[in-house]
Amino acid sequence: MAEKVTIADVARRAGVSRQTVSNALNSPGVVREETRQRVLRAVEELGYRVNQAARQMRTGRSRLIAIRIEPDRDGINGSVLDRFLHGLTESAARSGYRVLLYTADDDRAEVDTFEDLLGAYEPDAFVLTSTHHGDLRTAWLLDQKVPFVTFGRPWSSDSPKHLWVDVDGAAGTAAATRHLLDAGHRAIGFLGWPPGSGVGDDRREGWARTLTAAGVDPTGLSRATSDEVADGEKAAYDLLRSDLGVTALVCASDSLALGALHAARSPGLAWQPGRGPGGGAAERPVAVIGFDDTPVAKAVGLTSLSQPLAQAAAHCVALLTTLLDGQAKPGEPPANVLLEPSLVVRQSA
Amino acid sequence: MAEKVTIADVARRAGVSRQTVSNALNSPGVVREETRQRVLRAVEELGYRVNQAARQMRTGRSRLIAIRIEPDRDGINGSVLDRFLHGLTESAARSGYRVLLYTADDDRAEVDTFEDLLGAYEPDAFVLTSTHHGDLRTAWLLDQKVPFVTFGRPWSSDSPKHLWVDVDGAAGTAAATRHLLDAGHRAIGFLGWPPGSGVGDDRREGWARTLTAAGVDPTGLSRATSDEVADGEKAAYDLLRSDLGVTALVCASDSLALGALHAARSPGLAWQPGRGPGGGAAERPVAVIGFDDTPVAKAVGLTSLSQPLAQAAAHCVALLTTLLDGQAKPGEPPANVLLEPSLVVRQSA
DNA sequence: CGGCATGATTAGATCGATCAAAATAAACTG
DNA sequence: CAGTTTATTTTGATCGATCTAATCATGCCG
Repeated sequence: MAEKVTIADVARRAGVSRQTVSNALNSPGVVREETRQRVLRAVEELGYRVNQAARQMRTGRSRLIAIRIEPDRDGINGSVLDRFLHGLTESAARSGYRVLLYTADDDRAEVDTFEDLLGAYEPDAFVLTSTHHGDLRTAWLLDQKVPFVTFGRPWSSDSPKHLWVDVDGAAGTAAATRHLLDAGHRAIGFLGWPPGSGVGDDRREGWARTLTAAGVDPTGLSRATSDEVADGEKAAYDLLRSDLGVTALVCASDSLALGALHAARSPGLAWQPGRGPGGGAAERPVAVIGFDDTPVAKAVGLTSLSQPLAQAAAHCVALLTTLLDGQAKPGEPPANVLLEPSLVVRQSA
Repeated sequence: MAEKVTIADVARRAGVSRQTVSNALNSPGVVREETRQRVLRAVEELGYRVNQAARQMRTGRSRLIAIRIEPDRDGINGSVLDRFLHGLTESAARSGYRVLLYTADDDRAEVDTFEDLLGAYEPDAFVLTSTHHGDLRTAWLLDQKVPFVTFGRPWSSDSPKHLWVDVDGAAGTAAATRHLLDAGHRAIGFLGWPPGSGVGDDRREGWARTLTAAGVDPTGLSRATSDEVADGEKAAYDLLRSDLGVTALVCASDSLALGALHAARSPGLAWQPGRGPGGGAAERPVAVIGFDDTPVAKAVGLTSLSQPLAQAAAHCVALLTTLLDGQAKPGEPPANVLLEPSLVVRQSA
């Protein structure tokens, strides 16, 4: 291990007291400029780094941000969290924070972990993902007055007030739908999840809104299913063989979109003569757009909506630091952030 | 925040001294059984949790394991690290450790981060991934006597000795090749990376060895390219249209395999009459096997080799804990671990 | 029953930083 | 120039745990 350099070593070298070293580093305004320089030089020469544990004992601040790493369920959307995590780690480091990981199988287990962590490592804040209706976690954290941000809006109107950063799913599906309308499609279907999930409802809403605005009635053009490739394929097949003349699909996830692609390629559906936009236009495969721009989308040439994850992570850190370091004025709370996804156009649409 | 419970509170409650509480928890053998019970009851009642920062100050141990989270380059293989990370977090928690993340753009930056972290948070150990020839990091850590394990073997024969856990890539490609041989294929090609990368050479070797053992000369049946889908497609196309009658491909990654699948489906190559195994057998698509069993493989039905990542992570933690907690005997160092990947058979082969 | 290992518990110091308050130096005021 | 005010630096205590060494019980033996 490297030899330890303490604040006392620096003090000795600079010919001042420990406290002056501390002040030079933490409250530069209070020390004379010349001594500050002298201290900084000593710090440099000795390679001094403040010991977090010791600082934490006195200040109660660990400069740690904790976040849960989920077992990537279906695997496809797991990469979203992964990319977010990377962005979070980078942004946090820039603000002098480190990211601590934990796992938990459900809300209750996660709250237990909160207690564990707060008792042992005392992270300064938590970042929550996958927020949902009636989230136990946010309520608990608010109750305990533990700082946190969620990546994802609080979906219920009655859900507790807290900081959040999110990506505007509706804006995304709206953009996707417009893209398809511009390409001449009219009967544009939607493949999503059963009502009740905030994220899913939001994404469906963007599609419906845009279609309606374009004079197309979305009724009957939507299907809901669980987030599995196979289920997406079934639902897409069902929608495509209906007599609504669906020529394009906007999907709530890349998993569903991949299923849709499979369905669209199944015999008797893709390349249907006379079904392309514009009536008797040339044969054309069913257009499909996914959501999240996962590696799978890139791999199979699926057009998809990309979330600005690094940006979202940076905003999370920014909100937390104003909450932790800066003094958030009571009258003027930090603003929540809603980011827009961007459409990555590939072969599928 | 929750009210803080210190060891003094527990001591008061149990009617003993602080030190006895500490002993009851850390050196149970030294305390009378009855008092131990009394202390444990007090701990339970008050919800006491040892403060890591305070403990760390005295013992110098943080119970933190640091690992770098990489920006998933091509996206496809990023999920491997993600799954490993999840396993690591779970295993570490079981042993009373937490995982701390950091990022770094290259070896040199990573070594700088080592210094930063060791000075500030004092992680007890590091887990390194993506080890490579002439790795600066392992040399530095060994020199500083900082405990660490690598997920990945030290590839050079002259590389420094340290703990590692790895997955036997050669065994994997050998199994894949056998699987293809059993299915009747003879001219089985290999798609990999340019020589020089330990991992890539290892995977190629397993294929070549197995083919040779089956009496097939692997000469000319191999192509090397960078790990991109498009490059894989080009290389596969090149190999397939040669006059060697290649009917199956083993690939060093899912990215390459995906490219191979595309190539195999390109007109004039797939379903080539008379080219199937057994000479004039029925038409058959080119078989493809990938490596890593990424979400993409699952999504497109690609047969692939799955690494036991959770297991690998667990072994990493096990090695570290014997190194840190247990007393690794000088004469009998902890054994490195080589795990076998398993073949996940899907439609592609 | 004194002398002494052995067992169980406790008091005091310590890790490295920061806080609070005191001490010292410099500057200002009438 | 004494009397303060202001700027700068220093001393001592403290955060919560563990280490070291000392204290207090017990049990055993000759």
